[in-house]
Amino acid sequence: MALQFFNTLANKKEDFVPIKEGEIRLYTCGPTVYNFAHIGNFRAYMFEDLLRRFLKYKGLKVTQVMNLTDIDDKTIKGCKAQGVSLAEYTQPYKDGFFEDLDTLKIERAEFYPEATTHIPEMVEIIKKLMTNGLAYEIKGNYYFKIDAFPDYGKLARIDLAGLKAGARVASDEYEKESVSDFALWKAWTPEDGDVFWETDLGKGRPGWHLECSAMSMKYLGNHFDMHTGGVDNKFPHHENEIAQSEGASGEKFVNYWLHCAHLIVEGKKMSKSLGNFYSLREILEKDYSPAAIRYLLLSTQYRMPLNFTFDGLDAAAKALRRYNDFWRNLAEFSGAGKGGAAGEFIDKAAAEFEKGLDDDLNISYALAAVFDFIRDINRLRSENNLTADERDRALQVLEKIDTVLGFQVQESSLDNESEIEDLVQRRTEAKKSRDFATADSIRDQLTAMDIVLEDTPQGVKWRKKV
RNA sequence: GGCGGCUUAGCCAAGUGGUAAGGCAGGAGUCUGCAAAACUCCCAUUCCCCGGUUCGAGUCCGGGAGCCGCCUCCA
Repeated sequence: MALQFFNTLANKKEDFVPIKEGEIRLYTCGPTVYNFAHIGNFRAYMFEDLLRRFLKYKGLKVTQVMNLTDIDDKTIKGCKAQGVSLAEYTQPYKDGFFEDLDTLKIERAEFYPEATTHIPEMVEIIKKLMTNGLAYEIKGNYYFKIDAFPDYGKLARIDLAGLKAGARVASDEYEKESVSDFALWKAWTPEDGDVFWETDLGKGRPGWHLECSAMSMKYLGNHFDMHTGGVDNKFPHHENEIAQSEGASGEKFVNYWLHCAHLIVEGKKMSKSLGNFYSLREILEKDYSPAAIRYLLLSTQYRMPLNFTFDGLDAAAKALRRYNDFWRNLAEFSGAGKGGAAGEFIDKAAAEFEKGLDDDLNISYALAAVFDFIRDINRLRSENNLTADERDRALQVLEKIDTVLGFQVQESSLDNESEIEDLVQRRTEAKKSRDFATADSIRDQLTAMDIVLEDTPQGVKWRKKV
């Protein structure tokens, strides 16, 4: 089956055809660095990670851009409150964002442009819009003239007439020609303090939406393949981006728009007042593993609302353990028996995994294929019907699948390894002399150290509890 | 109020009009000194509710309920 995505622009699933064969240019909306990102944000970044990894799995060369919004109302407010410069205020959150990406094993994009270092590019777009009759200036503020852009509303399917009829018109709106027009550039006001740029447009700062147009076109060209973000960005943010970009360049902006649904927590909307608003850091402090968080955020198809629960995290950790135990047990299996049955399961796993993700990243289907594979191969292993060659082929498929999932948990080396080895050895000796009381007490001791033992035909194995 | 999305077992979650994937939890076995891991079997006559279309509906249509999102500076 061909790779398909649900394109918001078309409002249906479409075959994915890249502009340039074998390559994809992708823009993913990034964080506003006024705080540490919360798990709802990471739902979106995780979806984009799955997208990126699967596109690479399919053999496409990916060029991904993710913006860092380091100038907006929230960052200005934040730096003023702390009495520091804008750059000083945002830097810890930029650093924190990249730390969090690493924690969740989210692959790095090719470019992370910052809004504050792309002001000239934004100014250029406004100048072009002025030239094209799509923007106007009032008292140093520049606005996009929506009436002059007939395509406005094509992404979000917004009926402008209806909007205007029902629009809440604030008292200060007299300044704009139309209430629907949005700001491209905001003239400096005293509230902005020392946050401003002196440009050909005057002294001020860019509006909400402009950075994404400027930075995407700079790194990906006027017309590129795909743009993603949360559903909340569909309107007005992405709609405005289209208007600005196409209005300035005269070319189609983006072919495929993908929007991921929101995350809810314990069945409720995540909000500070409900006390269920979590940053990634807060969840890690509760001793949940990054891998479990990754699994949970990844395991629901991106267009479905995701219910993030702590029970779900526990279940995710167990599913992940099964996945990793399978991998380790298979790698350690010496290969035995007739063989011959595994090939079918291996081929099926690879095909079904890809089939699921080809269908608009249906991760649930893909994961079902993976767990079917685990059970099928485990059965052959327990029946001694798996040759060394078949084992190696199964491992290869698993490795390929894990380039997309990123579920493999690397066992970190322990500093008390020799102590553990010593205890394991003493237990083995106690077992040999059938002194099970001693053997069991040593096992209890190891359990208390978070070490799990497995007695196998190949001898005793131990591992750190995940 | 307008527009859009969602509602499937105890929990999470797939599902192309043809008879309910997968994970977690739970129950019974096999293996084991006992465990652990693994394997086998069981675990939704039923898919929010009410109508309709159809030989056949979780899937299509109409109505209703609940939850979630968006509705343009600013709040």
